Amino acid sequence: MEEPQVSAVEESGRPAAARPHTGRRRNEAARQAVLSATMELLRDPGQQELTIDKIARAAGVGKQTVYRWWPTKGAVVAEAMDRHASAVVELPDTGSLSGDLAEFFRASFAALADQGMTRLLVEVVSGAQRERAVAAVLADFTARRRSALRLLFQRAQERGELRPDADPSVLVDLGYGFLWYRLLVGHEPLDAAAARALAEHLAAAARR
Amino acid sequence: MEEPQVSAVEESGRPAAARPHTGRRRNEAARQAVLSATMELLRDPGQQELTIDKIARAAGVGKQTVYRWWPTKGAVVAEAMDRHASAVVELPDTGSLSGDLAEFFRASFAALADQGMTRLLVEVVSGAQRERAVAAVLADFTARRRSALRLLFQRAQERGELRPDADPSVLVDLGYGFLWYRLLVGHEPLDAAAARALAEHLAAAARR
DNA sequence: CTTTGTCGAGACTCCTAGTCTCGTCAAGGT
DNA sequence: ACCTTGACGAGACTAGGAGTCTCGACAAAG
Repeated sequence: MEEPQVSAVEESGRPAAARPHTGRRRNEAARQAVLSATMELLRDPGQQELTIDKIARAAGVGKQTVYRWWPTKGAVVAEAMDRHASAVVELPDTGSLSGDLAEFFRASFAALADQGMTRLLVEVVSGAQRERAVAAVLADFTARRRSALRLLFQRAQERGELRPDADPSVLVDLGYGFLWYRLLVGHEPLDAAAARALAEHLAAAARR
Repeated sequence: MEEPQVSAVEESGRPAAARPHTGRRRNEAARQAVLSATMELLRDPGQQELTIDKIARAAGVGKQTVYRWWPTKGAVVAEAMDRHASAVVELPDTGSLSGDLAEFFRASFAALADQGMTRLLVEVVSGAQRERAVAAVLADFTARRRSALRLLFQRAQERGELRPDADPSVLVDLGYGFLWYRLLVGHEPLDAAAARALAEHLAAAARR
């Protein structure tokens, strides 16, 4: 046994092992190739089923190399999502709550639309039901997204824009709930108009 | 080949075949047993993976009997969800929007809490990604739920309680979005307090 | 130049989805 | 009564994916 206990969330370096680590080092390029290939396969509408074999093949990597660093397929997908989402947060600051919300959701919807994020989300949510590790990544990921959005409400609160009994946690869940629900059910588009409507209704719910 | 094209949604009777149908008839008890066993296995936290074999075993039914009437596992789960959800809708009418909403979500949350509806929902959403038939059931199911909730907003609209630019479709998706998001992510409980908070914020978003 | 541990490749086991076949049984029709 | 049709439970069977194991090659350090 080596120490494949790579936290799927935080993997800055070797886990500070007792022994100084001898032997060949981990190939970082292979790691990146796996994560990129996973995203690519998820994006490709021609691919119906995501398998470890396909990921390894597409990444030009042996299957064992995948399993050496990730315990299950769910862990690979979870880390791919985590890496992908960490890239594009960017909080707006327009000076008004409804302006901030409109811009925040416009950007969020745009990022979601161009990729096949639905399949990724479903894969992770589904994996979280079975694997504790995937559930942890999902919890961490969503918590970071929520706290970003919550910041917009807190700023508005400090400006005195909110009703005193408005609850930022509820407002945040309303916003992301709307996003997830439309993404997963797919009955209505997540376009710029939807972002604007969402922002207005959310601002109305918060307004004093 | 027979005609196993049983619409998973609507299966009132035999499909009005050209031939008057000879031979032994479908065993309705077996059908009900399959759906009930599916719900039961989904509910049981001891069961981790739902398989057709387990369903058939638990229902006291041959595996082929399942496949004779449902094309895939997803179809079975989807129909189980559909049947289960059709049971408990019950629209409140308290005379005020916030009262109606509070009661609606209180009842909805309570129904969700007692069963393991999360696993069921995840299973269906996940199946909908792969199978058109499952997607159809999910779309139909969610559409019926939305139109029930939309009715509450429409009544309020007729009473003049809504802002003129409030959009019932957006409000409905905010409500169910909140529910789905908390159910799937599980970071906050879906209890009576949450129902009350949701109702108040939603009413505030709609109010003139 | 030896040790340690990663690499790609692929064979292997285990399990589940879905198919097929069997002997049996129920609902007609004649 | 008897025959045909098709559903029934049981279980063998195939196809394919998850995850494990082993191989020879190779890279990093002492």
